[in-house]
Amino acid sequence: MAVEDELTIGEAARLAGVPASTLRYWETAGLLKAPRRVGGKRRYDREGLQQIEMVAVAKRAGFTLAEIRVILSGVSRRTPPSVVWRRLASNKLPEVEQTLVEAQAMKRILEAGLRCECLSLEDCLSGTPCG
Amino acid sequence: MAVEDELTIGEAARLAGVPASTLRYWETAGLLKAPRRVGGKRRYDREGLQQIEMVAVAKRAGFTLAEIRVILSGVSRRTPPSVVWRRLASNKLPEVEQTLVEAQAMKRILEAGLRCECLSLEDCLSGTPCG
DNA sequence: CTATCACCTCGAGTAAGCTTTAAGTCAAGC
DNA sequence: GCTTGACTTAAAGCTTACTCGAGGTGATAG
Repeated sequence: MAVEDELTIGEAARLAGVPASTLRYWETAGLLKAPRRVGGKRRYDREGLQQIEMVAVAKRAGFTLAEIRVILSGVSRRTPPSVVWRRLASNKLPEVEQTLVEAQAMKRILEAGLRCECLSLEDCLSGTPCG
Repeated sequence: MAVEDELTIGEAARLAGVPASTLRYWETAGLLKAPRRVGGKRRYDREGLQQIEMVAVAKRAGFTLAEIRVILSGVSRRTPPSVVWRRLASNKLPEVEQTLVEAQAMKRILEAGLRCECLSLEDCLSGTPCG
């Protein structure tokens, strides 16, 4: 049984697809518990890697670090993380949908701009050929 | 004929839907020409309002202020703004589409999270009921 | 012994786009 | 003549999530 299924920060970082400096930052920001040290150096075990993965998933979901901190800290132990997650997710969803709508609007404007034949932006604004 | 179809910064700001401080900022950032002053105060005429509207449209399209500055300044007079716009728009479109894809991915993750029945995030990560 | 490499800490710097603050001016109303 | 409100300036501050640099440690290779 491998006593050393613990990874250095560099290895954990490669696994997570982020720089080691980002893992240190997440730790100082209170998103990761300080892992065991060997000679002053961080060693990440299964649990440590899982924490990293949780942060990564939450980031992919669009949560800010502040929100992730709330999810992980569990708010007073009465509410399990999954419940906190769900509560925050239902708040976050409209935000993400808003982003989606804005990006779609941007896309339409850009595509209209590509089709536009105006010689000046003033023409565009006065709504002549394109609008 | 109203000699005073010129607006104060506050009026122009309300029209544009941004704070007056933002209009001042856009001006110092080189996005708006300094308008006529009356007793030291800015007065925006039709052209000034049009400039503001151009910046607003470009922002809605997702351009950064630096890009908008390039579009409006026309780069050496050989290329009209509309051509500059078109060139930048074709660069910007993939970025916006990327944003769209990311937001859609976030949406999927959040919706999966709302349907999730796991009691802990650890369960989620180990891919048990939801995944 | 020395070089190399990955790691350590701490403080400062970065990006973008404003917002805020302090101190002052201007025009109108009473 | 005084107050009020909108305006002026320049400079500093804010936010988020890192990133960088300096100066130092620990383990390993030659």
